[in-house]
Amino acid sequence: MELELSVDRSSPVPLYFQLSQQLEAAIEHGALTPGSLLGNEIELAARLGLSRPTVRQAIQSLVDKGLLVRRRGVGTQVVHSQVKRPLELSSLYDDLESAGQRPATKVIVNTVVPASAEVAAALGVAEDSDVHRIERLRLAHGEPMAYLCNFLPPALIDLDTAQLEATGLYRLMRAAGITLHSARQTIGARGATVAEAERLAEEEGAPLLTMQRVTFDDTGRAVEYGTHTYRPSRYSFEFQLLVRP
Amino acid sequence: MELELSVDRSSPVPLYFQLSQQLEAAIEHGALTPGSLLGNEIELAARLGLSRPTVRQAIQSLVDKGLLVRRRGVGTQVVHSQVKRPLELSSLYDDLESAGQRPATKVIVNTVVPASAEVAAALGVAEDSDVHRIERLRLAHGEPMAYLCNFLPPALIDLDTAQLEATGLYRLMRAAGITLHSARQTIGARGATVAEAERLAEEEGAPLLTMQRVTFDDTGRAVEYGTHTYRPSRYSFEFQLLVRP
DNA sequence: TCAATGTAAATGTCCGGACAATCGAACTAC
DNA sequence: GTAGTTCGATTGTCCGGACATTTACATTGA
Repeated sequence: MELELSVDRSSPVPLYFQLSQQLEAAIEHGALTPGSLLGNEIELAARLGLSRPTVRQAIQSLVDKGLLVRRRGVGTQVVHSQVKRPLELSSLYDDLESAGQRPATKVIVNTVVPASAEVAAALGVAEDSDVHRIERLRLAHGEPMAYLCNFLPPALIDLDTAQLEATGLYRLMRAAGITLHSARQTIGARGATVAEAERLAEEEGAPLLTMQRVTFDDTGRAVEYGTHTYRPSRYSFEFQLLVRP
Repeated sequence: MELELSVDRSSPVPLYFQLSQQLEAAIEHGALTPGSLLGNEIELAARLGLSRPTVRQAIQSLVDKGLLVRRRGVGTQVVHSQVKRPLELSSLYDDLESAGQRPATKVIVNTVVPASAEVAAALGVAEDSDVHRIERLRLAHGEPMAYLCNFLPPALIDLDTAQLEATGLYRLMRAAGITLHSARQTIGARGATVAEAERLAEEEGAPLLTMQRVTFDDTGRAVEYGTHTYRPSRYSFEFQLLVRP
């Protein structure tokens, strides 16, 4: 079961990255079976004409992804699958699209308003200063699935209603050159108010899943504050966690 | 603003780890202010009498934690705070305890039952084979907060009722030498059934927050399957996410 | 038979160096 | 004045080697 590995030194893609991609692909389609040893690093480096640090860097990136486990004195093993995709800062739009649901978005509100105390605190701007306010209804298969209310600091990005209906907010922000770094989320539940019930085609008091999120870019600026409500019959949060060693 | 850094070569603690801990501490109590440059790696290595790879390893671990950001051609900056603790595979017990809530646990059921189809699929064992079943009521300030129903494969750990009431399940598993690796979680919401309402002192149909989780050790074995229900007025999921670059 | 010891194998840590790629700012040319 | 260019600074990638630490397994001893 000799694994076919090779690197292209003329490629601009880093060698360790080439190797980690090939290993990940081999794990993905079963060429490397769960539980099997990867072979020692020194011999692997020699076989590929690479140095050991480079091979280690490739392996380490897969360990960080949870695909491999290192055991000193034993070797590096392929994790017994189950790991699919660790939790990432995901957009509902992308999630639905990759699930093949062909999401639709209806922009209800797209305007500029003075920041309330709550919004000002979340975004770190002065109270009553101007912020963007967006309200969107997200549908899948023609059925309402979530109501998304977002606030953005001014002068960050141009928010075109047509673009908002064609794609997700995160994709627009990334396209505008904003480097998303981290987010603080709170997931809870509560009964629907009359207004919420009407927007989501539920009964008053029906259980709703709620999520609040503040997203920061890599300079630490808050770039988005969102309050979302989901119909629990149509959506739940699913994710994989890795234990940090 | 010369930062005081030093390493102890006689210590068994790895040098890169000593350095990363000192840097983290400096960030924590403000000796390194957000947005400030860390100083270039080469000079830092020279000042500490370390090699550049060692310094890079220390910095990288903090980048992975979201505390630092590297910019090629610019330098390494301290992230403008906001990052407190990224999401980890946490136990409700530990969460409550670190929040100073002095959690209490009442074990309702602690027995061995044949695995249902659902439990067997989650744990990867044969249907009708023996599995542990635990049901616990978790209270804070004397008020019910969550109802926890867990299943564990047999012969994995001895489940003493007294221990279960004194600490959390994860802590017991770690103490038993089980290396937790990853978990697959689903968070949703639904209306309380009559039985759930009674257990949690809520009304029938009241919104409940639900979480299902399968936890795996580093060999890929499923070591726990849990179905939890939370009172949304008493508990919500709060966590910080990092964008994987 | 069982426990202690020794040995080989593998990853963990660390070094010192080299060159490439990128960013920002100063500088130059128009 | 503005746009393009050069240049210094800094991180990114990669090398080859050295020794330490841990683990599993075989060997030895009681």
